[in-house]
Amino acid sequence: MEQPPDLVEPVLAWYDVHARDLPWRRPEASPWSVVVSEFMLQQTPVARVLPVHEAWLERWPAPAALAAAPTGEAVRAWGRLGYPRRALRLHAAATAMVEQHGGEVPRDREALLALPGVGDYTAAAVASFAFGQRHVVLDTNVRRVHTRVLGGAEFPGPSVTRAERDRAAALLPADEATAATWSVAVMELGALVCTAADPSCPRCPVAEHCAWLRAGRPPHAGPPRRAQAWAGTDRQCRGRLLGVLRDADGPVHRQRLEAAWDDDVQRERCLAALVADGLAVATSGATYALPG
DNA sequence: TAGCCGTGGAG
DNA sequence: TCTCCAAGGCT
Repeated sequence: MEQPPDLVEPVLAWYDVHARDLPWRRPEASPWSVVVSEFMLQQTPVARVLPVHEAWLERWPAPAALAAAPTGEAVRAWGRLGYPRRALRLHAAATAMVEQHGGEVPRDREALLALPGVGDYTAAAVASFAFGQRHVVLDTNVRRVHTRVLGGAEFPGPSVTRAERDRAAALLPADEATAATWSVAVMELGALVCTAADPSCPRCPVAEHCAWLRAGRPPHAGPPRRAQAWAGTDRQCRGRLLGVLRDADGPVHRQRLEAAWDDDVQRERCLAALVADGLAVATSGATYALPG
């Protein structure tokens, strides 16, 4: 498979002009700053991550600082970013960096992959964006751009396929630093131009090469992507309960939690799950709190 | 692997 | 109002 020579240059040129000035992208940003940003950005929009990321870096400027803090403080400082287990995983990752990597963010992709909360995407992203390495970085933005420009379809399938990964690898520039910039540039293109709901093809630097646009932007043909139920789910219940603990200074009485959710069975199930997950602890027979 | 895990802004 | 979904990971 040969590299189509016309994609890299236009995308890099576009990125040079339109890239957002994000804290974790600045030259002085530490690898730790990149790690914190990648955890927070997992399924959470940039706009909501920005203030929390800044607060975290101020409070915990290095892995050792976070590792020394109680996990409950990490959960509290996570605020309303969602998926609070990410805060626990980031704390655990910081601990692993202290215990196994001298307090530094490991540079090796395999070592990154071994950290809690770091999967294939995050390992490649940190290795690329913090250390300038050459890796296939496949997130939802990149997958969407590749699917449209090269695949001619509106949306990628539910999971990454081997063919998709091979295609991404074939597109990756040979030079290490160029590859790293290419990866972040394609992500940015997906985030700002080739968006899911409202792509603005007139502003796209590779519109003339886009198979999907050329085909008349045909709508998604595959199985409908199942909408995630929300009202009345355990997720909503857990969020409600954890919100009570997060917004309290100290332990809260059961009554406060009971007032937050009507269904007794579901509330008790979720409370037990939060404790099992390490997001909450029973501080007495009748009180709960974030873990100390 | 499919289901689960939060939250709130945008259209 | 309601649906969609935003730089995933884990089991």
